Amino acid sequence: MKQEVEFSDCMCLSIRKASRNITQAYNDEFKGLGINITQFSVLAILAGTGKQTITKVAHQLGSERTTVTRAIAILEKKKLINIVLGGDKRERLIAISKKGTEILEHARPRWKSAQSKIKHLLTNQIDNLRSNLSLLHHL
Amino acid sequence: MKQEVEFSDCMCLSIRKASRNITQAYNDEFKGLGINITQFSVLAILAGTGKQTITKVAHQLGSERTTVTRAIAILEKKKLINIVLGGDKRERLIAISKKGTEILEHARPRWKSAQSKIKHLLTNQIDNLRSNLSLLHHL
DNA sequence: TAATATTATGTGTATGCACACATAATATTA
DNA sequence: TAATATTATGTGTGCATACACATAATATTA
Repeated sequence: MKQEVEFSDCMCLSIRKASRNITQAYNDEFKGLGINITQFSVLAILAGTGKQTITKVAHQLGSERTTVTRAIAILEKKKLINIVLGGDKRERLIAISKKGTEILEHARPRWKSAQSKIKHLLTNQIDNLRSNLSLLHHL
Repeated sequence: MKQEVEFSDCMCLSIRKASRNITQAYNDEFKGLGINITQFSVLAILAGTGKQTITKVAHQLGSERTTVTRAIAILEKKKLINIVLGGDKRERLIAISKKGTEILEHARPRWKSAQSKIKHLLTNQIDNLRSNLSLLHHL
């Protein structure tokens, strides 16, 4: 009699689903702004650090470099960043543009709102944990 | 003096990064098998439930329907599923194939291994929580 | 300095994901 | 039954992600 493995609690599926849902929650907040959470995060980093290479932006985001390369291309098409060559001819230095800065400022409170909602949800989860822990007095 | 908003703890970036990392951990386990965690999850559902429509598979996965449609196309190309038409001519009924079943069986222990590793990590996180809670005696 | 290694970047390919549209089949209703 | 609504599906588009390759520029080393 074969022991069936149980997939219904696959951690990978769970986190990927959560990731999709949370991403959508943030992007819903950004509706009408012209950027999404991915673009927002790049702009926010550039605003905080000044011009940087793609590789360094990728490191700060914890993202794959080539993913950031493609995100940069989108931001460039939208005129939200400027790209200049540095002394090192291999590098392309990325900086947030005037337009990018304006959109970023409009986006900040939206981000804050999405962030608060998610954190509130997590607080509820902590409450659930506390609630569950309280059940342990039966043991 | 403007109040700066803090992005470094963006919940969306955090979970997306975690999602990428965990997905890679599972896919690393699947290396050489010829399928990834996405394909595995579809096969596992089909094996558990028998032939089903794409829409129902999508519901069970909590995934967008058209995402599953494209995943099905990949599985079909790999000959891991069979597709038949039902009485309802709109439907396409998807079933795991012989080859799909074989690969799935090889994949099960790999999935179990990845799952255990992640759960172990989470256990460590619980331990950290307990450890942090113990610090509260200072209050 | 010449040879070699490293670094920064881009591109091709495959896949994942969301959303807007489109279509055919079936079900419901007037 | 004819008109309308719903259902199941596919496709186009844009973007996210990973990885293999390729290239040019710079740094290191023999």
